[in-house]
Amino acid sequence: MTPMSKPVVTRFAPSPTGFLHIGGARTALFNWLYARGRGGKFLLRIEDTDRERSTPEATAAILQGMEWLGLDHDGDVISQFDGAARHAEVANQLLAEGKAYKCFATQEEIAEFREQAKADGKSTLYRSPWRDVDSADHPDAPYVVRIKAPQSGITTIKDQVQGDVTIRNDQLDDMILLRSDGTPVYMLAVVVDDHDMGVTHVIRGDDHLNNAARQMTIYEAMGWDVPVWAHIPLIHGPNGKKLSKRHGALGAQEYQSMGYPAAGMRNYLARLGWSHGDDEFFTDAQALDWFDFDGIGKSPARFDTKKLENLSGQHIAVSEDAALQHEIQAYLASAGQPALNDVQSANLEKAMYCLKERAKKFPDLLEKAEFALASRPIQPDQKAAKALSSVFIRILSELTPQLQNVSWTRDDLERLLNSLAEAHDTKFGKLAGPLRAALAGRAVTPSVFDMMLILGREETMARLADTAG
RNA sequence: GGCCCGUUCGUCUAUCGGUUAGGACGCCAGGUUUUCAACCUGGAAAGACGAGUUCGAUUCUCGUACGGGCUGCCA
Repeated sequence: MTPMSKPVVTRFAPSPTGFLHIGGARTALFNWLYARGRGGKFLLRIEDTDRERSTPEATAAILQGMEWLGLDHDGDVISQFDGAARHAEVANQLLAEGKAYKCFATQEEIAEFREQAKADGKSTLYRSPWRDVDSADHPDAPYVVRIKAPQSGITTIKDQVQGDVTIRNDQLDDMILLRSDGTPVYMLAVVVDDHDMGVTHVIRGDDHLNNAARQMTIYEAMGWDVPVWAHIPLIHGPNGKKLSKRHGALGAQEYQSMGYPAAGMRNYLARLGWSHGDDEFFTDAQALDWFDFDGIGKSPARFDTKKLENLSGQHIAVSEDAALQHEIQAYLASAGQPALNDVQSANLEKAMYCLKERAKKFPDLLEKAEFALASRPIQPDQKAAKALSSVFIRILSELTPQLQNVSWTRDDLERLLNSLAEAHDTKFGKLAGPLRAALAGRAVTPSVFDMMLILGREETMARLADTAG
């Protein structure tokens, strides 16, 4: 790429037949990173030419997933189906120029041929007998339009990830451009749309690698510039198999419902199949700056929840409190849980500093935030109740009046608790459990001093009094 | 079946002919500790296999095995 080359335009082109799964999300992310990192455009096109399987619900789910991940696109969402007339126009132009032809073979004939070829152990590549038939000899019957693919020579896909991939042209079939009902097929539509949209770099799953060779015949027939190809390896499930719904592939949004922050998800997804030296944890700005084709690996990667959690926790720790608040509310909504009310939000905000560094996901954070979210009287859960034996309750009730006059600082509170422990010939560590239980009703919380500081003198004393009965 | 692609610790990866094959997550042991998380120290853990090229291969070539993809009037 020279500085003079035209601006980068990438696109993400999912078909709306289901949710945005993790592999698609990563493809979208790579396209987004490549374009945005270079001041280019990132477009979104919905490949809805298959009317049978495309649904508006799926489109909505994809859009929502993109939004959650923060992958904003330029311009309107483009519907591939809307361009059907233009696609047909191109096919007809090719037909007029003799670069495509009408094929009258029926689907039954072709199916029969394939079955036979398979039985004979021969290539199932279909060669239409109509390729060179004069139009005067055409029957009055339904037909499909096929492109005249080259039958000799080679086609080389100069791929930025896979390197040069060469395919013998005699392996290429005369693919269908227009169905017998006149509607365009995907293979034609992608090429026309990518050209018309000015897409300069096609970054997509390597399941399209072979298709690229076939699509190149259309580019050549039309005399169009071929885009830069980058076919990235697919993501596999934990079992090493292709990601599928059956193998637990989840929609991007389910990760939101599980409480992962979008920034952590982006970091993890970017790191899956792409690397920049030994960098593991990075910001969007860094990813944007670093992302390039030479860092993309050639082999498929497996999804690893543990690593996602680790990265997720690191991102939560460095996030701004206000941003975390917003994301947590969105998480609750996506998980179908009640939103935090104003009081809870305010308390959460006060407690955020000591919560965000010890949570991997939002549910962990909220669990530890329970002391700030709950209101009196605190109901201890089973584990907390166990810590509240009568002997400790007695010590706590002894503590309560002493809290009245102590200065409400961490140092003084620590001093007070330590001397109280000493007076009972024990260590502060022994007191922490019951105190925690009384203040939070939970066994897992931030430091008891942080809780006391956040709760304040009055509330702390009230909760201890409640516990002492 | 045909064609295409891939193969480094359990997982994600670094290495662009010469390294005790590095890092991260996870795991194990120990430490710290106020629960959880975090943190500190240490540890186990990898070049699929077989040839070839080379003074020297994880790295280049070929073959085998295994995995994946495509082979639709799906995208």
